[in-house]
Amino acid sequence: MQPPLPRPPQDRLDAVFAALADPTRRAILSMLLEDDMAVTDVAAPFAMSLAAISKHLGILAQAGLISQEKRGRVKWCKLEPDALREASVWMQAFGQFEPVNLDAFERFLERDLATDFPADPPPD
Amino acid sequence: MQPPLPRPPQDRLDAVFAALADPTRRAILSMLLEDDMAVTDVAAPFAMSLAAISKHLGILAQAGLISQEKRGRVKWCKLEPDALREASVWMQAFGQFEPVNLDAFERFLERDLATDFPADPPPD
DNA sequence: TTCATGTTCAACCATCCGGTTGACCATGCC
DNA sequence: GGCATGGTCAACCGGATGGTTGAACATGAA
Repeated sequence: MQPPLPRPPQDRLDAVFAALADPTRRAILSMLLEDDMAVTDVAAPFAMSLAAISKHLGILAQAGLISQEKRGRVKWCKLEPDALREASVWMQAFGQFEPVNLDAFERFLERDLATDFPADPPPD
Repeated sequence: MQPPLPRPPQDRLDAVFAALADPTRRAILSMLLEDDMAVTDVAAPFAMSLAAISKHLGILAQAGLISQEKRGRVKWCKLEPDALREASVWMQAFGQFEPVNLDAFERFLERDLATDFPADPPPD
């Protein structure tokens, strides 16, 4: 299992927000807020299969929101606040856009938009 | 007319995060940061059909991230930062990171704009 | 070795999502 | 009225998502 390849920041934002869009995954994150947990223990309170929870954890890990470390036959899951911080900062900047740091904000947006802005609509 | 929120806040978070998970929609939000826009003008820079953009705007509106008001035959779209703030508050529960400070934002920018960022947090 | 535990894999299924196209409705202008 | 413009609707399509089940793999215990 190789670590996820570095992705452009807009893809990382995609992954983080998509991961957060599911209530089960948000619940898992809140559980991990208290302590690291094994996969089976994460799954316990949910009314779905272990395999399903395993998939959810994979998605959270892919988004960088958690890390997983296998010790013995138990795989431990740990909250990784950094990815959340990025997205949180993105949102805060949006939610309270003061004139303050608009320069920096625009540089950031430029980067975020870079790939999906054609910026050159085909002439008709 | 039924005012907003027939649905629990859980679903609202679902909608907000899901809406933010798409780069086109984040791009639209950033455009609306500068000024209110008509649907056609929103669609202009994108290499996709007007109908597709219209759908994206519908999703953003459903999530409460924008509002739409029809004046004449033009439908104006306006950023609604409140929904963002709500989700932002949710996220702050997770970082023990301090409440809203743009210092964090600047640090993020520095890291994000660096030419290449570390692939993954090194395992400990 | 054998067995139980922890976790993932593979195949499958139903539904959702993002996009297209073409028809359609609404409005403003000549 | 007639027509161009602004925008949505409906049907469709391919691919992603969220769940299931059963088999398989990995490790620790007896």
